[in-house]
Amino acid sequence: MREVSQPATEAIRLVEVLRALADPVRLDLVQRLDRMGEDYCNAIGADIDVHQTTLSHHYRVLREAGVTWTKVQGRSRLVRLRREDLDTLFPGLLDSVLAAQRRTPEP
Amino acid sequence: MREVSQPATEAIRLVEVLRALADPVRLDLVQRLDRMGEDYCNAIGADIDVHQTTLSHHYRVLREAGVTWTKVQGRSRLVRLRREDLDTLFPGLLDSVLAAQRRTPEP
DNA sequence: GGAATACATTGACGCTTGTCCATATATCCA
DNA sequence: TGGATATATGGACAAGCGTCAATGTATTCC
Repeated sequence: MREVSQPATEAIRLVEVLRALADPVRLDLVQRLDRMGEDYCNAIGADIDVHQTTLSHHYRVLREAGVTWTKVQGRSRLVRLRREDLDTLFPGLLDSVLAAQRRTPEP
Repeated sequence: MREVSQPATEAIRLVEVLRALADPVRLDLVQRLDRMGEDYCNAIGADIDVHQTTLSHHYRVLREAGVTWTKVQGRSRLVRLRREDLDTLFPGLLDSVLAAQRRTPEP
């Protein structure tokens, strides 16, 4: 697969973004992406205790909801948060979620 | 049923709140609750096109996630957003969600 | 007391989700 | 070319969700 399907900015829906964020593993991934900036799937989810294919599934959910942007780079995928798009469409949402999660870490 | 089960402030989890918000009907209800303040279930969801029992289910999800507070008043339920709790635990989250939804209304 | 009101609960349904396993695809490297 | 690397896809499964219909429960009013 050479191209990855990710929604245009105008096609990003609030409900889908919330649904994408409403999962502990994906919330964790988003937190890591925020801290690490653009990075490879492999590096980001290295020590998360789920199967590789499950992580791949979660990456897809985040991407298709418009939370992340994925660029194919050789045999890897560079993933980053769509900060600009999200901040434009839903100002303060991502920041408040990230801050909230930092303040109340999951067990 | 005389008492309604709703989580203590410390028991409110971000993931559960996000999950509760990640549904168009519930997002609509939250928006209405924000505009109308405390009100009866009946008044809030009057013109939403779902069955009464379905609305009741959505009210439960919101309540159990800690998004709303319900007080039994006679044969009615007074429902309101747990603004103070949510703003303390997750500053800016509710406001950004409400603002985002106002800016990008669902069809 | 009995009817009406305002919700909640239960059960059923079709659909979606998170997870894993096995396998596939694409790229890089020796 | 052929193996190793990085990630995706498809299938399977149990669990959960949103919805409705029927019924239950608690309260108010006549």
